[in-house]
Amino acid sequence: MDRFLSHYVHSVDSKGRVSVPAAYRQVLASRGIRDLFSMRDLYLPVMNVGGPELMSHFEAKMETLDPFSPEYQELAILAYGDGTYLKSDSEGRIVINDLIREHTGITDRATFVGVGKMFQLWRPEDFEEKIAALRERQAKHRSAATGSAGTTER
Amino acid sequence: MDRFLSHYVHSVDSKGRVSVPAAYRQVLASRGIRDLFSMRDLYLPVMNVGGPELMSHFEAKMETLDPFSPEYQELAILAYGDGTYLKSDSEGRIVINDLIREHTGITDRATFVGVGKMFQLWRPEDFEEKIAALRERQAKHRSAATGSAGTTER
DNA sequence: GGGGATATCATGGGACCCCATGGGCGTCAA
DNA sequence: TTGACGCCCATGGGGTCCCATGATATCCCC
Repeated sequence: MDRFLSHYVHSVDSKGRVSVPAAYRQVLASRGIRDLFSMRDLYLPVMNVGGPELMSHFEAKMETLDPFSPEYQELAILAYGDGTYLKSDSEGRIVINDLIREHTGITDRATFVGVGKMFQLWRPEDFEEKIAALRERQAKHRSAATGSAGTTER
Repeated sequence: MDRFLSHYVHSVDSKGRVSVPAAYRQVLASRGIRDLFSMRDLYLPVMNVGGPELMSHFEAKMETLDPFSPEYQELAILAYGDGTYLKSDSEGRIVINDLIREHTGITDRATFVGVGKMFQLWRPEDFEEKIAALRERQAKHRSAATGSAGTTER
């Protein structure tokens, strides 16, 4: 169990602090991640959070691109110019700074969403909406593929 | 005997705990599953429960995609972000959390339904209804085919 | 084969620990 | 000085562990 799974809604206090879910802290420990690194998502009003290897993830992608292409520039800005370290306090809390607040719209509650090697920070309402939309689309895809509706399958 | 079979109705206590049927616990042991993971069914108000391989369906599809594409990200959210861990206590009980309660409508009793490689959690009334509907449909099919009336049973 | 001893299982309750959350205080820099 | 930030302590509730109980199934010995 070394992957970020499941999701949690935690509240942001008046100082902007949020507890990182205990389950995630265990994953961080088992992966030897001490410094959290976060960057804005390319498509969604969401922060991607993980260890410093998040950057190498981007670097690997960048190596496949022309250094003078717009995509490369974009990625470079996102990876280097936009990322921030998130120091966690002695209780394992991080602070929702202005950049996160602005990009995600998070105010007094934040949803932590595990996506395997990293996790994300969502505005709770946005996440619920997204999940509902994704589930609906998946259901349509699958019933379209099998021709069967909601009967017992598998 | 490494498949989940049959169904059991167990009661949920005031703390939200339910005993996982002993037969299922044996299957879990023989499959080497320690951490239970549950996902909402796409069509029914039912939880699908199994080991981490529940996600393999999504992971297989993800491997064919560019990790930077929106499609990949959406699948990751569905596979990892939706659903929850079910920690089981020392007696082999799991806790019906709010997400399960909300999706299934389970209150004080839960039906465990074996479906081979995983099992499901149903609201007992829903399951009985489902079974009745299936049996009725079968009976119709049969009488239509053979011309004989009445429900054929063992 | 019958009946008592024993093991397994579902379920309940109590105690305790951890976690999420809030508040206070000192430090450092603008 | 003031606000941002790091560190400490406090607290309540939820979750986990341990023990208990009754019911049922299994086994064993006479």
